[in-house]
Amino acid sequence: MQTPVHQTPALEVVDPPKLKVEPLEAASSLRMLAYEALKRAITQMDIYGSTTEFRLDERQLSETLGVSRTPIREAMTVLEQEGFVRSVPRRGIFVVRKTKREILDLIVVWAALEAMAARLAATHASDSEIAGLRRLFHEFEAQPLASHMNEYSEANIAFHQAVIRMGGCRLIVDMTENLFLHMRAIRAVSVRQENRHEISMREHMAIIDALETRDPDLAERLVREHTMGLAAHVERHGVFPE
Amino acid sequence: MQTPVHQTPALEVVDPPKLKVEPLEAASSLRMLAYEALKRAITQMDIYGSTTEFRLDERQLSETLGVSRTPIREAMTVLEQEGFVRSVPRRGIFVVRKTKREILDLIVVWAALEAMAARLAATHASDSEIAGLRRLFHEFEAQPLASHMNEYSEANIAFHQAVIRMGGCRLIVDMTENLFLHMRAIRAVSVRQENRHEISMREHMAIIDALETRDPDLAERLVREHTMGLAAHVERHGVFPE
DNA sequence: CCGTGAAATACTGTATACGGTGTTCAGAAC
DNA sequence: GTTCTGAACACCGTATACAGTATTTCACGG
Repeated sequence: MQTPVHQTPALEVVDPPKLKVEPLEAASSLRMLAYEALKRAITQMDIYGSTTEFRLDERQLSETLGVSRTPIREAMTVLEQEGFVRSVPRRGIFVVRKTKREILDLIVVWAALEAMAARLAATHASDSEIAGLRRLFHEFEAQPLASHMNEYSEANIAFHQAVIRMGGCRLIVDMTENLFLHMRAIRAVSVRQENRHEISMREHMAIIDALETRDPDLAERLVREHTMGLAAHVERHGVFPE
Repeated sequence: MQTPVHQTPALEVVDPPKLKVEPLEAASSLRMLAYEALKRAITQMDIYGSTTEFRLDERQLSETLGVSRTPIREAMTVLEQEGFVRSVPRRGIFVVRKTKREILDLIVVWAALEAMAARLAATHASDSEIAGLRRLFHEFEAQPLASHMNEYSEANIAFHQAVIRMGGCRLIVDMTENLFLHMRAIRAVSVRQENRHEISMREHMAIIDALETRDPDLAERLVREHTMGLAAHVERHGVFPE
């Protein structure tokens, strides 16, 4: 702005000075801070470990976090919208424990969205992205078995999120983010079956193959069947309260 | 409660007096009232008709609705979560105008979820439900042409919502509800193509046929291609700001 | 006449106070 | 001993007040 205009010829395209200003607007409001803190706390706690209901007290939380009830309430509103807590008029705010039916619904939606993402990825993703997915897969194989034994392990979720990102549909990425957060919460009660992990890895490999051969129909079908297989597994063996 | 317990033999099952109390708890809180009022107002207004930005003033709204800012703010928080408004720190709250990219994403998610619902419906829906869908379809045909000319008409949306409900997945029903609300908003700028309506109706018929023959793969594919066809249509002919 | 700077205004985010209702505990009666 | 009723307490929803910051406008200088 200090530079006079006439010193810059109109037709000469110059690179801007690259000031590299920080975004700096991260985590501005207390409401956002409270939201993140509460979400972290909720997703980390083992909800399905016990049967006692977890009640959240606004006043207590406001004292613990050092803010007033207002940001807490606004954060709670968002968390309720996202399905993590449920506010009962005069009883308090409870951390929701999904029923078996609701968990199956979550998995079905997950299957639908990821199947579509896989279809899109098969046609739109770059070769390097698909190569990256294969690399990611091999990193999992190298990890100790215990860390990716079940469907809700970080490694497994990372694979699926990578597929979803490759679809290039931002809305699908955003929508599945909270879905996986719910999935993580129920990993504690997930049932392990000896050969399931092995089958899962083979199916992942097949999905990568389908993406590499640019076969949208096959990629979609494999992803859908893979995830719906998990739904069937939970349906049969999953043990959930209620 | 007035009746002594010993007058009712334990093994005798008697019909309760049927007091038929009203639910009465509907829309209790001002926050819910404000939410519904604002959502109605936003979805009804023609956002894409003009290019001027719609700003919502908390104070003005609180005076108009006769409540304080608090319920307004809480309602706004939910509406922002649902993607209807966007709150810019010091500028105000604006009604969001989706970009072409975002609208395409909405349609893709719609396609993914309804395709899955159709798959589920093909195996789980009852014969009478499918028959009801066909009846619904014929009611549309009987209506004047103008009322169901484009993809965002009430009649068309009702058809798709019926298919989604038949899937039996509650989460899909809930998630697509807001999706269609966004769809309604952009019907004003939807492009009409002479033969498109005719093609659309034929495709609807084919979907019903697939459900009747209990063919999940076909039903899913037809629904997906039908909706993705709309996406391609919008991609080519849609005119949206930005 | 245009640009810059400062001040005022206005709006948002946060805190706090208050009212109403639900819940729970205690006491009394059966 | 059990159950019902009433009162007290506690918590949620709403209103309102306050502070901080951004934006806009006006004035002054170049």
